[in-house]
Parts: sequence; structure tokens; C-alpha cells
Amino acid sequence: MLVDSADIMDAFFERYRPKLTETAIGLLTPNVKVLHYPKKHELIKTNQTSGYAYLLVKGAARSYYLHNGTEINSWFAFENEMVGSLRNYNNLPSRETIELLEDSTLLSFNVNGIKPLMAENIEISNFINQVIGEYCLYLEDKLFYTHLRSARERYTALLAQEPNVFKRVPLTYIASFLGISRETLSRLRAK
Amino acid sequence: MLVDSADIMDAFFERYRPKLTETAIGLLTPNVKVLHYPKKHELIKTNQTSGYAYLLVKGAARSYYLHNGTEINSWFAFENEMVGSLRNYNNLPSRETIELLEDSTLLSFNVNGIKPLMAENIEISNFINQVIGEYCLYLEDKLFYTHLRSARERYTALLAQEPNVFKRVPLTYIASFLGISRETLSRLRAK
DNA sequence: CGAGGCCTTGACCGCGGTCAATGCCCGTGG
DNA sequence: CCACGGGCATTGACCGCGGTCAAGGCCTCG
Repeated sequence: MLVDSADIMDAFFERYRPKLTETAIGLLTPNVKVLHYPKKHELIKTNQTSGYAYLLVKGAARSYYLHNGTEINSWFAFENEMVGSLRNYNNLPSRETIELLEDSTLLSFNVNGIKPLMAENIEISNFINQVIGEYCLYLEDKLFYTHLRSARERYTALLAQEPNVFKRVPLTYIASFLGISRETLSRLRAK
Repeated sequence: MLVDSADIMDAFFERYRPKLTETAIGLLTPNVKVLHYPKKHELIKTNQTSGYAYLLVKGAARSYYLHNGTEINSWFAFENEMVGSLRNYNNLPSRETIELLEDSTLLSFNVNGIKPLMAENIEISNFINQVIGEYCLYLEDKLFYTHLRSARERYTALLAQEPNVFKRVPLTYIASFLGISRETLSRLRAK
């Protein structure tokens, strides 16, 4: 690869520099790796308990689960977003499969190695706290903006808030994410 | 009140004894108070930024917001549950009003006093971490069990998982929580 | 006893799902 | 290079779930 792995990790840590001091970064580094995977690679599989979380450096991913034999997409992620299973983090099997939508570059975090560090290093504890807290706010928003809204409202909201989803994700996937059928999404787009 | 305030706080801390040592409890205590409020009292109001979170010792509460002029209930809480606004915790205005459904006994937590303690005491940090993490899992479950499900499925799921809701909360409130109209809930109950 | 909450029941209808056919784009092989 | 096949999106016909509107029953409380 042309891009140096160390550069990618440095860039990541730099984003959190005010919060993570050299000590914390030193503890984290052995538990972080740079990885490259092709489109369709599955980072986490349904019913499995993975010991890893990932940061999407370049590329895109989706999370889906099976419902009555069809795939339901629960989220999409792009550059600079964390992807992983919160249930895995809490030692529960994942309900979802996380699959890459494009050839991607990732940072992998060894959760089993990092968790014990939380008890001894407060910066790492607060860092993970923050990632989970932000995800929690995202989930609250998602519930708030979907509950009781019509298909059209959910569609226009997604279009306004995450237009890039429509550029990089097949409409079939977006439909189940919005909780509507392919056909309805098609009709909404036709205006 | 017949019940001693100190007893209630002791009972709460005892639940977390394996995690909270005397040191942590000593730091928390000045920021915790026992309160009694009557039915209909509002703990947190829409658009306000409250500095408090609460543990419901005895009683019941609901959280609701206004949508097109009607109240939409987002959750109900009972004994031994934390109630508060995650958005408030992150210094954002609450979208919801939290109101007591019954005369209640609560522990109030002064968030502005406790947050600084997270930087110096890792037990407190992990304790709050855990509360938010559990809420996050609850939100994931709620999305998973409501997305793409019919009114009947959501109704029977709630009946199975939280039957006490139907004993202590008016049906009108439950309907908007389930994302259906009063009338539909009535018809579902009639079987 | 009357008033107001709260829940139920009935009539109607529109949103959005299913099924099926058709169109479009792209990769692969003859 | 074109032909064919498969994946993805669109369009049309139909219909059922669940919403709205309106009326009626049944509590509780003043």
C-alpha cells in the first residue's frame, strides 16, 4: 500500500489529541491495526461475538439483519465513522452483519485488549464513553425522527440530513433502512 | 416521611457496592438528595437544560413531546429506573418533558457536581458509563423491535415484555408510545 | 345528578404493501 | 463487438392495515 499505516493511525490519534495524552496512546497502539478489505467483506457476522470494533478510514459499510428472509439495513457508515456491534461490546452476540459496501481501509480496535485499560487509564475510559454516548444520541435522534412519521417525511429527512447515502448506497438497501418497500421509495423519488 | 432518607440512599449505593467503593460513594453523596413529588410534577421540561438526573425509588414517570399539537410518549419508567434527559447530560436542551404519573420518591443527582468527579474517580466514570451503555442497548432493542413491525406485533411485544405498563399507564399514553391511535389500540385489545 | 375523562365501536378512506410486468445498465462470453 | 443474462429500478393494478371523524358508554368526582 502506498499509504503508510503509521500515518493513518497518527492522523486518527491527532483528532483526539486534546483528550488522549501520549500515555493513553501508548497503551492503545498495540491494540490498533490498519487493515484493507475488499467490497462485500463481512467485518462482523450475525450471532457471532466479535472482539473488534473498527474505524472506517476510507470506504463504506452497512449493517443488516434478516427479517422473514429479507435483509433489513439498520445503518450505513462512511469515512471517519466507528463501526461495530454494541451488543458485542457488551459480550452479547451481534444481531447484525456488518458488510463493506466498497473496498475499504479500516483501523481495527482489539476490544478485549482495550477494555482492561479502561480501569487503569481514565482518558481511555472517557474516550470510549464519548463514542458510546454519541451513538446513543444518534439512536435517540433516529427514534425521534422516524416515530409516527410518514414514508415521505422519513425519505425527505434522510435526503436532507445524509444526502451522500443516496450517492453511495443501492436504493434497495435504503428502502429497508427507511422502513418502506423498494417500490414506495421509487415512487417517492419520482415525486 | 416515615422512610429515612439515608436508608434510601444506602439501599441505592448497596446495589452498586461491588463497583462503588467508599471513596466513590463519599464523593457522590453530597450530590444526591432524596425527594418526594406529587403526580403530574414535571422533573424536566421541553427545551430546558436541567442539571439533574433522577432515580425513581417509588412511583412512575413518562416522557413525552409535542408533535402537531398532540403529546407523543417516548417512554415510561417505574421503580429502580433512572430517568433523565440524555440530551441534557450532553448540554443540549431536552426535547421531552418528563412528568410523574404517580406520587413518587426519587433520588436526584446533581450532574454538574458529578461530571467533574468522572475525571478524578474512575469508578464514578465507569458507573455512569454503565448507565448510559444500558440505555443505549435499550434504544437499539426498541428500534429493532419496532422497525417494520405491524401495530399488532408492537402491541403484543409490549404486552409480553412490560405487562406492568398496561396496569399503571393510561391507554391513551400507551397508544402514542406504540405509534398507533387510541382507537387502533382499543381494537387490538378487543382482539 | 351532571360534567368531563377515558375508552370503545362503527363508517369511511388513503397510505403504503404485494405481485407482476417492463425497462435499463453492465459484465461476460460467443 | 454484439448478444444475452442478471441485478437493480420503475410503473401499474389491487387491496388491507390503520388513521380520522363521529357517536356512544362508562367511570369518577364535584
